[in-house]
This record gives sequence, structure tokens and C-alpha cells, in this order.
Amino acid sequence: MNNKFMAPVPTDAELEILQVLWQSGAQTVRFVNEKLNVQHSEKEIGYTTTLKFMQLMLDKGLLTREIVERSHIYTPAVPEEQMQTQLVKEFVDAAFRGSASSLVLRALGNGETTPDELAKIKALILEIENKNE
Amino acid sequence: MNNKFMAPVPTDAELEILQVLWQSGAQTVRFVNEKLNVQHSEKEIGYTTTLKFMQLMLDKGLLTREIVERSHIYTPAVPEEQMQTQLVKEFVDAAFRGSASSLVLRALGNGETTPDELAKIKALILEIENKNE
DNA sequence: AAGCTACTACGAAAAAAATCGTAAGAAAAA
DNA sequence: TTTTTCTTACGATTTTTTTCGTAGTAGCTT
Repeated sequence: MNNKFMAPVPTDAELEILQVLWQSGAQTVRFVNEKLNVQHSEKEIGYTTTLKFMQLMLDKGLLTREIVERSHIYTPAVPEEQMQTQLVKEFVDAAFRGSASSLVLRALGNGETTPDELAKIKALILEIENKNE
Repeated sequence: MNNKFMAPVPTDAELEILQVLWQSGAQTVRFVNEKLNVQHSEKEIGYTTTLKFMQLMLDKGLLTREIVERSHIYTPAVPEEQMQTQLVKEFVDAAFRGSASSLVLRALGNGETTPDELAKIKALILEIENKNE
């Protein structure tokens, strides 16, 4: 009984599954489960655990699926970019009281941003500035 | 029995309480509870709920407190900036597979960033680029 | 066909997070 | 000095998230 209107925000565990699918494309439960287990080498995640999640996510409208050769292939219901936009919005509210720019400052100030990436960001800023004219 | 070694990551509800304290400075449970209820106008959060959270947070090392006039005044154990740094790191991993710059791109591309803020960000980028020389 | 194997379905348990009710103490008010 | 009013302590419940065991189904193997 799947609501198909708007995808809800995923929980942490659900987001990990989405990551696998965005990165590797539509896949089976087995594939996702194995991928999760190579990353998370701490504690083995059971196959049925992953299966249950993916079924729940189907119900919630986070995934869609089709049957191929008697096995289910799952696909994210929304593209990564769209979900990221949504998540950033939430995160900015929760951790930066709504100020996206202070998030940006923090993210840049923080860490390892390669010159290449910096250049890309600079370009985007110029673009926005121009549009603001 | 409070661990005092390293503050753990706050849950969502805990983070909301921290926000109030970072924003308004050290405060009582009552103050925090009322502040939460004006924002969250959906469903009233009981006083004891907030109290319990703040006691838990004290135990976890997220808050400290002192007694003033027979009433407890709570203070965040870590400054907002430090916590933001930690949270951004986690968020980038969870939602952007570790790429801070794509988070930045997304955050900027997204929304309303004022020219003033853009300028500040640009300045930071230049600063980083210079340091990279 | 009988036994394996590889799946999915589903209920339910375990763990984590959020919420609240009740008791109890101490100052303030009556 | 009773009673009312705040405030904290703490156990317990509810809700949400995560995890898994068991059963059922269908193709393959022999």
C-alpha cells in the first residue's frame, strides 16, 4: 500500500541503502546487502534486514521495483540531487538555524577541498552573482 | 555519572535544545521548554519532557549545569562552531558520500543566498587558495 | 518427484529516541 | 503553619528505527 505522492525523508539506514543504489544503479537486495557489509565491516547486517528495509522503503515511496527473472530490482524513486536538496534544507535548519551560507563557510573552512573543487564553487558564485544583476 | 570525555552526537531533539542554548545563552529548563513550544507550534512539548532531555544530555556530556538560586542553569558543553564542524562531517558522509564540495554546490545552488553572504564565501575561497600556494 | 537453493513475505523482537506521570523538596504566599 | 507554587528526580510508557527468524514459493538438480 504504497503512497506514491511524495517521498518522505529517509532514516539513516535508509539513506545508506539509497546511496548504494544511486551509486551503482538499480540493484537487487543481495547486491545492496553485500555492498553495505563491505563498508560497514563492524557488524554483519543480515540479508533479511536489508530486505525488510527495502520493502519498507518501497511502501514509503522511497523506492520502486520491477521483477526481472523472478528477482526484484529496486530503484530510487527520486534522483540523488533532489534528495540532497531536501536533506540540505533540513540540515541547515537543524544545525545552522537556516543559514545556508554559514553551513558553506563551515564546510569549506573545515577540510580538504581540492583547488579544482574550489574553482568550481567560485564559478558557481560568479554565475549566481550575475544572475542577481 | 557523567562521562566528560567527549560529547557524543546529539539526536535531533537534543540538537534543538542546544540551539536554544547557543542562541540565548545558559538557561533554565523552563526557558528552553517555552522557547521550543513557540517554535514548534504543532504539539505542546511537556515541561518534564524537556527536563528529562536536559538531564540526559547532562549525563551524556552535552550540557553542564550550575545551581543558581535553587534552580538549574544549563550550558552547552561544546561551542556551536565545534559541534557544527562535527555535524557537517557526518552529514557529508551520509548524504554526499564524503564530498564537501558537492554539499557546498548544492547548498548554494539551492536557495536564497544574499550577495553579502556570497561575498563572504568568495573571500574565504580566495583565502584558502592563497594558503594553498 | 524429492531434495536443494535462492528468493520474498511478514510478524515480531530488540534497541534507540521521545514523552510523560508521579513523587518529593523547598521557598513563597496566605 | 498550612497551602500553594516551582522545581528536580526518576521510573515507565510510547513511538520510531533497526534487526532478524521463520515460513512459503518456485526453479534446479539428480
